[in-house]
Amino acid sequence: MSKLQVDQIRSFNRTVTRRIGVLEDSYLRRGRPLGEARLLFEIGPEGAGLGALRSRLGLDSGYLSRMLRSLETHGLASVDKLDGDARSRFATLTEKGRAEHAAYDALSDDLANSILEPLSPAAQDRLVAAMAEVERLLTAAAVTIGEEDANSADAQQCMALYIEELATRFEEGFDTSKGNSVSGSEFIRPHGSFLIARLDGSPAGCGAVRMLDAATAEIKRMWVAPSARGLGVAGRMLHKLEEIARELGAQTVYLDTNRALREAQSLYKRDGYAEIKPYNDNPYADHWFAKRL
Amino acid sequence: MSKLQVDQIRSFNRTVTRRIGVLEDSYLRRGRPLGEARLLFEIGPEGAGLGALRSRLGLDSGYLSRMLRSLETHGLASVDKLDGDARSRFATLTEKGRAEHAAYDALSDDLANSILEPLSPAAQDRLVAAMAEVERLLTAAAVTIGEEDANSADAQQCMALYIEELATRFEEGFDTSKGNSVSGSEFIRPHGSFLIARLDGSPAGCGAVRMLDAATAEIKRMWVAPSARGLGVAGRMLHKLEEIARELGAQTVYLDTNRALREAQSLYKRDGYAEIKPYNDNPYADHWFAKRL
DNA sequence: CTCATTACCTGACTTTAGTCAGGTAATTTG
DNA sequence: CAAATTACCTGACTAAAGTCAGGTAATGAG
Repeated sequence: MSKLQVDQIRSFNRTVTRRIGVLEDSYLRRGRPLGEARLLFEIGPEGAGLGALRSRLGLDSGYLSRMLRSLETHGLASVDKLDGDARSRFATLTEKGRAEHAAYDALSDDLANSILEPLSPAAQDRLVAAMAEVERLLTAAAVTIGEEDANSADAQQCMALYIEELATRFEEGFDTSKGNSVSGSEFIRPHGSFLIARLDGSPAGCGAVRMLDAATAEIKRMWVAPSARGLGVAGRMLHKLEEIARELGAQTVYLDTNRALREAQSLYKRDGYAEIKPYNDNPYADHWFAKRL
Repeated sequence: MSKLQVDQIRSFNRTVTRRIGVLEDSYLRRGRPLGEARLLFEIGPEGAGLGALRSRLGLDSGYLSRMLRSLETHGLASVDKLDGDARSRFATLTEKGRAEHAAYDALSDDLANSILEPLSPAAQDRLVAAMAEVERLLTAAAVTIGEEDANSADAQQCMALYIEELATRFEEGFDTSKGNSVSGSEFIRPHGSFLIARLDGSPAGCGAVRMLDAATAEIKRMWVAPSARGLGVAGRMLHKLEEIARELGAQTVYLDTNRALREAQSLYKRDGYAEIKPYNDNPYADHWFAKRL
């Protein structure tokens, strides 16, 4: 992280927030307070629950309530009871509200066009490609990976999704009872550890280590949610797991994998793992790897 | 401008304003209203005139006055008479204010680091490169080119800078009286036209056309400010001038150039101009070009 | 069935941001 | 030198944004 890199990022922040921010402001107000405009946009044609709106926009409950009332009195939205829980309420746009939403949508398009329009087609392509790259990498940078309790609800959810994926991807299917599954307590220090990757708070992947003997660790349950793939999450996860293995006293790390998981195999090889003879009798394993730390 | 491009830009705007905006907010407030924080930052260690602050931050005179008073009462800044014009005043940071500024500066660096830190070195390089590209192209997109009065102060200023540049770049120097200079009135419709490129309001380049005869136009005075080079401004300028020439009835466009202006020559060639025999006796011209519209 | 919790609402605030109509002193212009 | 202009200040506003301390009805836990 050189001074030059940091300066480039700071300069980018200034330029982009200035150029885009100013445009957004002028394009997206439509004579309405920005808060209400955002709320209208966030409700969207499909409607949204109040709780979801509150958390997405980071609003105080009272503030949201008042803004919704304002949208209602302007005939733009209606708030009704949600079937199921009579406490929860659900906001929907009226006909007029949907028209406003469509207008905002069109303005957003205009805004994007106003950025592209002055550029030559080649420059347009370059801008769009660079934007995609920035977006992808900013998202990647927003992924956090931390040690968490292997028995937490989020951990269980990740594991369930992981198993579901194995079941669809393994040619032979996947039966939980047959895999040499390991209980959550094996992934708690000092026996092991469990990592969860999160993007904006929601789980986006997991990974676990446990000690096989005093000098050997095994990595298991490495999984990245489809929405977070291509961001280098698996690589970071693997490094963190190795670091923990080292802390726990391991000098060597083992892991096994199924032949269907090709991207996993190439990750392991890239990271310095070498294929070894089977070190277990996992019926779903086709390849076994080891790496000296 | 395909739907896909527009969608990518909208998605970029959302992601960047969310990720960067939220970070900036939390990093850069330091328990102070954002307006005051920005003002403090904008005054900077060197201080700044109130007029400059007003225009840079787009503030109402009364509002700025009050915010400065607030900074003063918190012991962060002081406002003194500027020597020269006793009406103008100049804001400076106190010791304490400079410390705050340094803290903001450090936080800005932290923010940038917090974005880079989770990424691998290779990804860091890609992010920084993509950010530079986005910034460059967004700046390019913000350049406007429009017809203006060739006798306006800004036009004269551009021309003066243009001539200054010729004087330093031509091996033989440049003497205004010898060049077949053309008065501003030649660049007024229906004889011709004058374009000024602007970035955030300030002139960043110019270009002119005039009719040599009923079917032939000549392009002159093409110049782009050093700060706006590499953004494709010259190309856009050239196209606009050709468009105007067409409107004025031209079927052919002529132009001449000095051998020292190599980037201009390559632009003309790229744009379809072919070298021709001298069509004038401009002592500074080494190459003459023509293009059929 | 009781009590705590949840999901939302209401009223009463405060702070921030921003505008507008004058005012004063210094300076420039004709 | 008078009149206009400039550079800033002051007071009196408004609107938007956000916070806080209670409420109420529905729901869930023991």
